[in-house]
Amino acid sequence: MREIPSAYDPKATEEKWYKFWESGKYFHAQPDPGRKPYTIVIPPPNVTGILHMGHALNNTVQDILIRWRKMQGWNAEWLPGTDHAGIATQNVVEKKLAKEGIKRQDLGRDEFIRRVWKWREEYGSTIISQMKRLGCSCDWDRTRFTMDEGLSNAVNEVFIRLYEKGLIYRGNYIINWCPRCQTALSDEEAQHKDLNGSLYYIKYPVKGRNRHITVATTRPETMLGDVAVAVNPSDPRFKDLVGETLILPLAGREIKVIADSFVDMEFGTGAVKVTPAHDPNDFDMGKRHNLEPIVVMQPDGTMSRNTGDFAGMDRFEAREAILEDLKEMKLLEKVDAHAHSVGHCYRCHTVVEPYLSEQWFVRMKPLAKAGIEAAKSGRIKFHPDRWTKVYLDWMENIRDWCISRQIWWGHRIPVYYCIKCRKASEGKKGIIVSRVKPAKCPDCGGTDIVQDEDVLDTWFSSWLWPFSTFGWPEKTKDLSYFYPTSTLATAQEIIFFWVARMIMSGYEFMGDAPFKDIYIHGTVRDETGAKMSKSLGNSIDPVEIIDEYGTDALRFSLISITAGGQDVFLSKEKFELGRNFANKIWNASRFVLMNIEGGADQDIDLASADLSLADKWILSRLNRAVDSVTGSLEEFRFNEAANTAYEFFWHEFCDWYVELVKPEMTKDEFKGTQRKKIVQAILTHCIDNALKVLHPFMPFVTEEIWQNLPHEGGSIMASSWPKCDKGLFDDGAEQEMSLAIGIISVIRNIRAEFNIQPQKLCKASIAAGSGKSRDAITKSAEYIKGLARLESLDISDKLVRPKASSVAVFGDCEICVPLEGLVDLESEKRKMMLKIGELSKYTGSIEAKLRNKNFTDRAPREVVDNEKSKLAEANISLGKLKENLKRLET
RNA sequence: GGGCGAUUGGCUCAGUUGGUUAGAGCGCCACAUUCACAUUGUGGAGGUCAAAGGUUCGAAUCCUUUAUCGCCCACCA
Repeated sequence: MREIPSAYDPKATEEKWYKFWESGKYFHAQPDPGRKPYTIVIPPPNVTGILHMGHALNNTVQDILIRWRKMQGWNAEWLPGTDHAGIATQNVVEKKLAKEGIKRQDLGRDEFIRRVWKWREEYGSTIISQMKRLGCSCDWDRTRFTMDEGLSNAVNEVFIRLYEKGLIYRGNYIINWCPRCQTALSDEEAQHKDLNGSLYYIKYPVKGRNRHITVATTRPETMLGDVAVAVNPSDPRFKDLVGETLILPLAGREIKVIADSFVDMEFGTGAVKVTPAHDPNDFDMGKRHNLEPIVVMQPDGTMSRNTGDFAGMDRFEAREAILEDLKEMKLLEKVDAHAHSVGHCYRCHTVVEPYLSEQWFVRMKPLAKAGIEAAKSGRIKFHPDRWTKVYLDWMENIRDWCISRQIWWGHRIPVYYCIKCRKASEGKKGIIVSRVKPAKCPDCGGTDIVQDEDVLDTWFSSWLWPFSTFGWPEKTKDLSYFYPTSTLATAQEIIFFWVARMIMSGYEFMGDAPFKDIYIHGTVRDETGAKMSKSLGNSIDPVEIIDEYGTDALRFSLISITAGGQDVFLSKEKFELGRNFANKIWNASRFVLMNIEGGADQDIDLASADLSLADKWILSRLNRAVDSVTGSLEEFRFNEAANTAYEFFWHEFCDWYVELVKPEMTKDEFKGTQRKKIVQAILTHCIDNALKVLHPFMPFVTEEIWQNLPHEGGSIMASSWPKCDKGLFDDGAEQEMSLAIGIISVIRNIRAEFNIQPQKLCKASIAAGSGKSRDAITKSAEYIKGLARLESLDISDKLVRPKASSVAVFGDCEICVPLEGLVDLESEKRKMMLKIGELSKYTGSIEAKLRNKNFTDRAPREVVDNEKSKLAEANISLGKLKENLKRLET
């Protein structure tokens, strides 16, 4: 027999099997009308990404689903790919260029984009190779990139269709502007953080009168762009001032006091400075009162030319300078501490500026309708369900989506402008929305045509992912077969960014939801609860864990501690759980392999074979485990599934069955017997089924062992998922084994208590309280002798108690272990009394329950009957205990 | 300001529609290394399930309130 190492070595197996699967095309799926598809599209990681624990969890979940469904016979397709991640990638490449002292403007747009593509070629597959180390069974033949030609066509197509439908428009609005990235952001991309800021009270003198109005603001630097001061029309404090002229300090401009019911009289002073170019509410107010916005900031966050002495200063520098000046002029009344929430760029965490600029938007309300209906009707289902509400709240209050970005890396907006027409008129004229650059203007025939400089939000390509990746807008076979996909697995953070938008685009362009089930898993956090991220430096690198503990350990640990979409709190030690389990699987399998003599006898039919109690028991437990794991997976209860498999394998199969059959496997007297063949068949059957059930969680170790077992087919991943055979459920065997296990534990307990060395055999006698128990004990006598290390076991109806012995009661059985010279009468009594106390408390509580007429009348009969039988059982034990105590006393 | 989640043995967490004497992993204590596995085995200690009310025959589980922590959403300057 080949030597098998006594510890599982992940390094020796992982690469080997991954290559085997990949080259064997095990991950690939083709449309097959005869089979049902099970499709998952991956949440495409950023092409700049490196694998973090969030990815590890996310991809493990998907891989479990894919491998499981594939084994169940579905035509499983997991489509992978990466996202071009506009801002993030541009940032990375710009940083790299900066090291060479180059700015992107030095290169020009075309050259810069060429460099980004080059960067992508060099580094863009890092995350993909890391996902391979994770064991992901992605169909790499279908790998997509959001900037691929096909996907780019889809983006253009969608833009044009929505534009023609009137759902895309261009306009001047307040958007979130990141002065560092120098681009517009969508509302979702501005992350609000609560900051401890200040509320500044500034006096604005009233022209021609010896008084002033005090306004309160958190951003004094924007005052240079004020065009009015607004008060509530019903505010008596300011009634006489509405319509008056104020002198805007520092600027010296004259502005009016206006009345607008937006103003909250309770807040601040009740008077608000109106800065339409730098605040969304002020923008609306400005519109209502026909006030021209004044832009006082430049795209890089410095003050613009029209701010006098402050021109060129950074916005925060300008804030300080302005406050200094106001103080000097005695116009700064006071400063209050003020906690408020401030938007930050989700990519670079710079404070974003509400900023007036011309951008492209998607009108979302009409698109949201079908998606809302889908969640309400159950066409799409969130797991856990609580996310439905979060999703619906957002969808029902959806706002238009700012999709233009002032960067270079991305899908350029398919809009062209005829310079001549644009000059001639304002508005829509001269805008040509087209798949390709038009040769001439359809209106004036002019050839001076330029494309819009902006690119589209990255999410404008990812929201099409479930169908663009299968060839849309072409009507491909892939698309009609694999769409709609089955399950989406993702994190809570991108429900709005991505999930909701995919649902909307799915309905709009495919007429159906892109997936049925949405599994939202938790966020991976460190021990202190902080989200794991590279920038915080608190992340545990999955690749490091793989190197140290193995992929299977990483996967199993991660899954078993992820309950019901709760956040996962990680520390390195938690991976020991998976490592130890992988090793346990390895060694138990090693035992089986060493004892099946090259293969179980194929002629053994377990259904008709003469099975022992242990055999029946383990087959029953195995089938229950299979049933339970399958059920848990169907409900997306991954941790439950993993833990059930763990519990069965380790604490039933290894701890009991393997131990019970060891004599039959190793003793010469069983050599060549039918009995031995049966046990070999059962061991093989159990290992085979357990490996299959564990395979989605731990693909490598299960494949490695499975290949060494007698098997059909090329890979465990192409084998079929165990089917629960309910005919093998055996309540009788389970009860009998529980009794045997209980008795063994009791004897082991006594042995431990009296410090009897394992190698020393002892005697025991058991008095069975009933014929049923007696039969069970007789059947399991060899088990008890073996695992409780007994030289002899007497079974009787009545206990014959040798003088010096320890007696314990389990159920209706009395177990007596003679221990000459070791037993102390007093401590035996104490032990007995303690047990009697515990049991009496227990029986007392049941008796009280049964005495309660309300309970016996109202509770279901089975519950009452169950209580009665529990009481009867406990009373039998109690009786035996009391008898024994009495005996001790005489 | 609204919403969501969490609060269970020393630590980290399970606990499906209310019905077991509340479980696991780690840690701890004792014992064990010719035995597939010390990445192990055997035995053990340890919890009135955050608090207070309520519903119910019966509550860790459902309802209300409170406290603490965390997250998300929101245009009050």
